Amino acid sequence: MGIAERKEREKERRRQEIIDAAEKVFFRTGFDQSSMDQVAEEAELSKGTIYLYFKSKEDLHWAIAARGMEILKESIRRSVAGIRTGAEKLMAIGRCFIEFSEKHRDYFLSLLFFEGKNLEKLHLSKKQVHDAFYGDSPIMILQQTIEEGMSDGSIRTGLPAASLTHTLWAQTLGVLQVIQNKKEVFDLFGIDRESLIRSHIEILRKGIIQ
Amino acid sequence: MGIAERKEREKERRRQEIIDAAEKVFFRTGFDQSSMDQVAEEAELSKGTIYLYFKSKEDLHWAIAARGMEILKESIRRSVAGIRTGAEKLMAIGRCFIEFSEKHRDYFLSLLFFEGKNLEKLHLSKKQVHDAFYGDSPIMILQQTIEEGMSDGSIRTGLPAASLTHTLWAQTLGVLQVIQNKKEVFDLFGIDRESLIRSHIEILRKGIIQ
DNA sequence: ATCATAAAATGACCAGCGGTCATAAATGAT
DNA sequence: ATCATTTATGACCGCTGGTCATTTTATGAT
Repeated sequence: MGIAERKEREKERRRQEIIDAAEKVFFRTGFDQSSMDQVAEEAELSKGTIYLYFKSKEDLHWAIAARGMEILKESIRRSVAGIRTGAEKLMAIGRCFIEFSEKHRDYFLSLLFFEGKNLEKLHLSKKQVHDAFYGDSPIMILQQTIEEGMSDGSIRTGLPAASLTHTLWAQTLGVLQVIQNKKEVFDLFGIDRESLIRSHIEILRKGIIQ
Repeated sequence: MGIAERKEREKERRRQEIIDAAEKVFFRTGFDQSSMDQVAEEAELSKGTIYLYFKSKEDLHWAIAARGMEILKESIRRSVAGIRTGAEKLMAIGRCFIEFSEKHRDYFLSLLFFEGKNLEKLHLSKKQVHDAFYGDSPIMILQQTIEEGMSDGSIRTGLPAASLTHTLWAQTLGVLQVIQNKKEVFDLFGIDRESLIRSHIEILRKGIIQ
């Protein structure tokens, strides 16, 4: 019976169409300033229908962020392919992340949005949490890379790989977040995007690569 | 004429009373879940009056965060007093910041809240921006400390002091933000608060202290 | 083709929110 | 006592995220 399968596909397609519409609206107006009515209109569906596919506005936003994660992950995968040492891969991942924050600003902002939210207060399913953190997520690739670097002697040992991984991730996101949100006062301090990134990279190079 | 001064004092006191009330409400319920009506009730004033003293809910929240900044600043001031080298002062500031995030969680969360907001979209006065970033703010103390460490040879040179300052600040906030928001998945990775902080400190020690 | 059942979609509706403003009360100068 | 100015009020507004009784559409058995 192919009907069940077709219906399943159509359901998934509709889901994607709603995400498409939400992306247009959220990216155009900003998440906070966008309304579910706008999303419904863009999707040419009623608001009630949107809520058949997503249980809240935040849930829909998460779906967009998940797309961003996927893009970032693929980008990282490509960037480390063919590189030898863990340390070099690490640097490639860093550059990748930074590039992502420029080339896919809208998705990056979606990721940042959830970075500032307490996981416990987000009502996520097991699957959502798993996909974002555990499965082959960007952060797991980073951890594998770090373990690789510790094995091949290119990355300092002595700190647990998992701790180092999440610390690096957090530091990098912190820097990118400041670049995103505090641009306005950069002139006051005579700093800019590039100098912050260079400082960050230099600290990490000396701090964890041996 | 002492009446104008008395009125000025009373106005300022009322302002502080409103912030007191808002703190109680926001800290109890969380900023997003709190309403201006609740604040008004707690302050035993009408909502309209609140809006005579603060131009928006966010403006009121900022006033709370500013108190947090003040506490952090004083704490930093005390912690660096009597310490010799820039590098040692730097470490003291780091510990201070981390302690602040524990001992004054509510204020710390207020700071984090604005860390995730784009400055340009916040409608802040010149004074608010100046006080938060320029005056003798925590970040300026950090910069002075770094310059001191560069002079006395305890901190690596080669990177502009201002860039290094803001990078350090951003990295540290990033780590504390992850600790705050991602606790829920720490078990999944076998990490915890302390191991992340240790990694962070170790990276910085090797990365910038010489 | 007809019809009963189930699945999908609708949009009027709701409570709560941040924010406003015409009005009223309190205060101080005359 | 009178009046002008400052301070305070709370009813009111528009908009939002979210719900749900109702309708429309698709399906499979007859």
